[in-house]
Amino acid sequence: MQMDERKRKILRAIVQDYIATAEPIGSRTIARKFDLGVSPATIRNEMADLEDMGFIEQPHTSSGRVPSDAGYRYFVDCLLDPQSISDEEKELIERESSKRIHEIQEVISHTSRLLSELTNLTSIVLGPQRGKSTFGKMHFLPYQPGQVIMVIVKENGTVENHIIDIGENLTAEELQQVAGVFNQKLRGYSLGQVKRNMLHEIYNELSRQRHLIDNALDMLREILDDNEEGERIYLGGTLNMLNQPEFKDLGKVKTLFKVFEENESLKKLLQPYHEGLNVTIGGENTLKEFKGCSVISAAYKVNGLTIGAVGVLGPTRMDYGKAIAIVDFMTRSLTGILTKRR
Amino acid sequence: MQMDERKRKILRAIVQDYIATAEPIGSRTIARKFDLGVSPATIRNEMADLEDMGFIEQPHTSSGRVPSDAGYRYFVDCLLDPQSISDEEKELIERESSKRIHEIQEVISHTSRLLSELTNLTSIVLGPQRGKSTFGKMHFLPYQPGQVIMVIVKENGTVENHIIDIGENLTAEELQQVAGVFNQKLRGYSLGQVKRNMLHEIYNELSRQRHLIDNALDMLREILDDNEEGERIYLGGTLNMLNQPEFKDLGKVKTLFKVFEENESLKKLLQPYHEGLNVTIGGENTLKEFKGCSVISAAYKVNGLTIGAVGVLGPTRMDYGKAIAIVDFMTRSLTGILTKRR
DNA sequence: GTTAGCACTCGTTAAGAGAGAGTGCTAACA
DNA sequence: TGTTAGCACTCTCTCTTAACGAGTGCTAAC
Repeated sequence: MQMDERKRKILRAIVQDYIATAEPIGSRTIARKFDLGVSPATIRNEMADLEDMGFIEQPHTSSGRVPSDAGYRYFVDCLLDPQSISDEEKELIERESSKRIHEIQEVISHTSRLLSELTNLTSIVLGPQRGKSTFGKMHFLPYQPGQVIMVIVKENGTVENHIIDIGENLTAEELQQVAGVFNQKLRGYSLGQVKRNMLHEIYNELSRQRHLIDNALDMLREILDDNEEGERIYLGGTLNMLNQPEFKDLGKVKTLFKVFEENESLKKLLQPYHEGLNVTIGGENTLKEFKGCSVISAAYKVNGLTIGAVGVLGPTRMDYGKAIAIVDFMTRSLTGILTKRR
Repeated sequence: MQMDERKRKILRAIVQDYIATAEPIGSRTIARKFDLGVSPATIRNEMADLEDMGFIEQPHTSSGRVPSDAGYRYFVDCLLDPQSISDEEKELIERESSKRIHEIQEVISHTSRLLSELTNLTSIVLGPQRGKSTFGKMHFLPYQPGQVIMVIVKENGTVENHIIDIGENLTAEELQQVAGVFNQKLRGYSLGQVKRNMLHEIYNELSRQRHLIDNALDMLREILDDNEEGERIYLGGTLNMLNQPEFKDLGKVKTLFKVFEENESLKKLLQPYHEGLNVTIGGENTLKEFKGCSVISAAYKVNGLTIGAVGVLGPTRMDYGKAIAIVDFMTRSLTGILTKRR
C-alpha cells in the first residue's frame, strides 16, 4: 500500500490530536476538527489502510485510533516540520544562563531544571564523565596534624579535594616533593594507563613517604577509577510524569520511579549517544519499563569533545516538535557555556 | 473519664492492629485477635469511651475504629515499651559503617539510605549546616592563566574549592601574600561578623590585587553566607511512601512528591531540633501536606555540637517502636562516626 | 472514488440489590 | 454494678444489569 498525501494528512491529524488530548480519535472527529474536505466515511477507509500499514491501532474494536510506535516514528521522520523555540522560551533560557554560576555541577543541574520546565517532561542530564578523566596535577595543603588536603586537578579541568592521612608528620618541603614526583610521573595518564614501573619509580624516589603515597594512590584510584559510578545523573521534573494521563495508574508510577531511583538504568536511555539528536520512540527503548515512553537526547561537548548527554523523557504521546527544538537548543547552549569557561 | 488498665490494653490493641493492617478494627476482631478475656460487647463499651476521650475515631458510622492523632500520641508516650534494634539490623549497620568512607557527604547519604531501608519509611537527613560556618583558612593554587583555585578550609573542617578569576596575572608570591592577609584578618569570623574596617584593612594592605580580592570576597560571601540554602537535604526511600495504602490515591502522591522536591519545606519537618528524640504526630506537623504523616527525628552532633538532624517520615500509622529505636541508634552511630573523624 | 445509512461492538456510567462488618441500644444475667 | 447476648440499623463495597454513546465495517447509492 502506498502513502499518499491524504493519508499523510490524516496520520498527522491523528498524531497531533492524540498528543493534545490523549484520547483515541475517530473518523467523525477528524472530519470535524481538521478541515480535510472529505467525509468521515472516506477518512474511515483511509484509517483502515493506515491501520493495515501499522501506523495506527485500536485500543478496542469500537473506539477511535491511536498512533502506534511506527506511527510516531513516521510522524517524527516525515511529517514534523522543524520548529524553533519561542521567543519567551529563548528569553527564559538566556536569563537563566546569564546568572553567575561557578560550578560545572550547577550549570548541569540548571540545565536539567530548565529542560523539564520548558518541556513539561522529565529531563535527564548525564554529567561530565569522570571515568575517562586523566590525572592533571596534584597539590597538598596543610590541614590537621597528621592529615593534609590533597587537591587533584584533572586534565578535563575539574578540581576535587580530599583529606588524607599522611602517617608520620612530613614537612612542607617533603609534601611538595611528593606532589612534584606525582605530577611529573602521572600527568596525562588515566588510572588504567598507570603502569607498574611508574609506581615503582615513584616508590623509589620517595622511599620515606610510603604511607602518604599509599593513601594518595588509594584516593587517586577512586577519583580516576574507570569503574566508578562516575557520571552523575541529573533528573528534573520527575513529577511532570504524574500529570500525564498515561501514569494515572499507581502501579506504573511505582515502576517508573523505581527506575528513576537507580541511575544505572537511566544512563542506558541516553547511552548510545551518537552525534546529533536522537529520538527513541516507545518500544525502541531497550528498557522494558520505558516501552511506553520516548526519549529525545543529544550529546554535549566541551571543546569539541563529547563528554555527556542531555535528554527529555516523556510518554510516547509527547509534543515531539517542541521537545526536539528545546533539547537541540539546550544542547548547543550547554556546549557554548562549557566551552567558554576555559 | 479515667484511663484504666483495660482501656489502655484496648487502645494498644487498636493501635497495634491498625499499624499492622491499615484497616479499621471492630470490637469483635479485637476480642478474637487479642486475648483480653472480655466479650465484644464490653469492648464496644470501652471503645465508645475511648472515642469520647478522643483517642480513636470512626471513619464512618458503621465501621471499626482507627486511632486519632491523640491516640497515637498516648500510645507513643504511655503505651510503647522501649524497643531496641534487632541483631540483624545492628549487624547491617555495623557492616555499612565499616566501609571506608572519605567524604562527610558520603557518610550522610549512607545514613539516609540505611535509615529508609531499615524502617521502610522515607528518611530525611539534614546535612551539616553551612550557615554558621566561619572562615578558617584560604589557599591559592595555580590553575589556568588568569585563574586560580581558591581552597577554603572552614573552621568546622569542611573544605571547598572554587575557581576564580584573578584579573591581571599575579605571581605566586603575590597570591600567597593575599592569602596570608585574608587568613590573618578573617580567621574565625562568619560573614556576618566581618566588619567594614576589616575589609578596609585588607584593601589597604593589598591595594594592587583589587580584582582578585573582589572575586575572592564574592566567593567567600557565597560560601559562608548565612542565607545560603546551605544544609543539603538527603532524602531516601521516597518510594516507600507509595507502598503505604494511605497513598494509593494519586493526588496525594502528587502533593507529597511536590513537597519532596522543594527542600525548604522539608527542613521545617526536622527544624526545631531539640535535644534528644522528637516524635511529631499527624496534625502536630506545621505543614499541611504532612497532616497525615508522622516524623521521628533527632539531632546529631560533632564534638558535642549539634550540626544537623536525621529523621524518618511515614504515615501516622507507622511502627513507632521500631522507627524510634532505629532513628535513635543511627543518630548515635552518626555522631560517633563524625566525632571520630577529627 | 466518495458518501450516506445502518447494524453491530464494546467500553463507560448509573442505578439497584445484596452481602458483610460493625455499631448502639436494650434487656437479661452474675 | 459490670458484663454479656440479641437485635435492629447503618453504611460501605461489590456485583449485576441496563442504557448510552462513540465508533466501526459493510453495503448500496451517487
